[in-house]
Amino acid sequence: MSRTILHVDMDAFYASVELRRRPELRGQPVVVGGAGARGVVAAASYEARVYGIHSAMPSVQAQRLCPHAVFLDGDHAHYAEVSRRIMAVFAAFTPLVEALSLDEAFLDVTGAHRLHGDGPTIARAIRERIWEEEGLTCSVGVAPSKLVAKLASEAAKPRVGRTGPEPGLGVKVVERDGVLGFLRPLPVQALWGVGPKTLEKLQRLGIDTVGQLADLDERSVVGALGPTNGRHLRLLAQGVDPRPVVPHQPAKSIGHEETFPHDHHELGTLRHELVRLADAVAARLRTAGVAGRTVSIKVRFHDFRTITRAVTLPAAVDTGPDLVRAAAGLLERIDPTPGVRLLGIHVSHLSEDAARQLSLDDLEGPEWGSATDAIDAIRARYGAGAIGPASLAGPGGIRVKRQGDQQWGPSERPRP
DNA sequence: TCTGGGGTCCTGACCCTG
DNA sequence: TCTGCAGGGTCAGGACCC
Repeated sequence: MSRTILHVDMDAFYASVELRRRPELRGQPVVVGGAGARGVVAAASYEARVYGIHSAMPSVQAQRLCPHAVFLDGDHAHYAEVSRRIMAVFAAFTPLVEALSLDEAFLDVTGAHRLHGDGPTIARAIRERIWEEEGLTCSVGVAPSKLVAKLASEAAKPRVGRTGPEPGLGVKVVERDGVLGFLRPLPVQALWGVGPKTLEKLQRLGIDTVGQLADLDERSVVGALGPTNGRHLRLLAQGVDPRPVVPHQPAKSIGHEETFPHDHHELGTLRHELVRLADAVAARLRTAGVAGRTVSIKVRFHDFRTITRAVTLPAAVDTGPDLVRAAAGLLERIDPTPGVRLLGIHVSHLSEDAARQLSLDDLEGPEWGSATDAIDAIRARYGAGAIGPASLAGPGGIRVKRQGDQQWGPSERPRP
């Protein structure tokens, strides 16, 4: 039996949410993201896209392309709240909702036809409700698989023409017998999993379109891309994508990383930043009710060379001091003198039942377990900055990393 | 010219064990 | 005891996604 998959993608989500809050900016080029010298664009309104601005572009480049654009700091917490309401709209049509990010999701509506109508009917109903309840537009792809639904929603999106933004279809339907006709002419980089490097390898084989990849013999694809990726991409190109819509997938890793407004050259200052990041990661682990065994750090140097170092502990941990102990040992192996622009800490090998009971701190004594409970309770009541590691205390209070902080680069400008 | 932050998945090297 | 091999775990790096 054929499945009906919807891919719903909000149009210029962050920028559209800001325009709804500030209607006086409608019609103007609006860019949301990190405004600092090391910031990037998170979203651009269609008016800004006319100037060639797109997401992930360095903010300074965007400013050069369109000096009169309105640049806004992102408000991640607010976007998350709007996203929660939008996901609730999806859930009213089917329990099978797989959120990919704040602004897009797959819905399997195969079992919802009797109650809500066929795929295109549900797609139109969802667009209508999101417009009525949130004042936001989205584009929807309807197809028998995730890949084709995603590509169809892309085809339904508004476009930027010579004269300015042009509305899109809103809903694009690809029936089962139309899948190959839809896929084959598309550029091969349209496939999920084909980025710049894979594109280069495929182009060396003379492959430019999805159809050419579908027709290529398996040996050549596997030779160029390896057995796993090669076979997977060739099957996608042939329209074979049985991946199910999976709601509520548990996280496999939790981490924080931060680009500094100016490079750090000393281990001492990096250790200080590490405490702050570890404290934030530990709080998120406890909120999620998980602990992790593998702690890794990520260091990006001045020249953008990036290294990772990891250690796997005998027991899972979820407290700041435990994470700092493990990560500080890794940090000692780094020579920061060339200049470090980014530091990150990540925890993986997560497990639920290991949380708290096996914490190293608990092995040394029970005090830390109750102390972290107290810290979490104080933060829940008075805010993230109310309490934190003593080493983070300064004249302006305790500098902690909060969940929902602006995350598109430092807003501060680098020191001259 | 300048390249964020949240992730997932894959590959290859290396080590250990049976 | 030595060697080869397979399999699993760990670590580091790379590619990709939004």
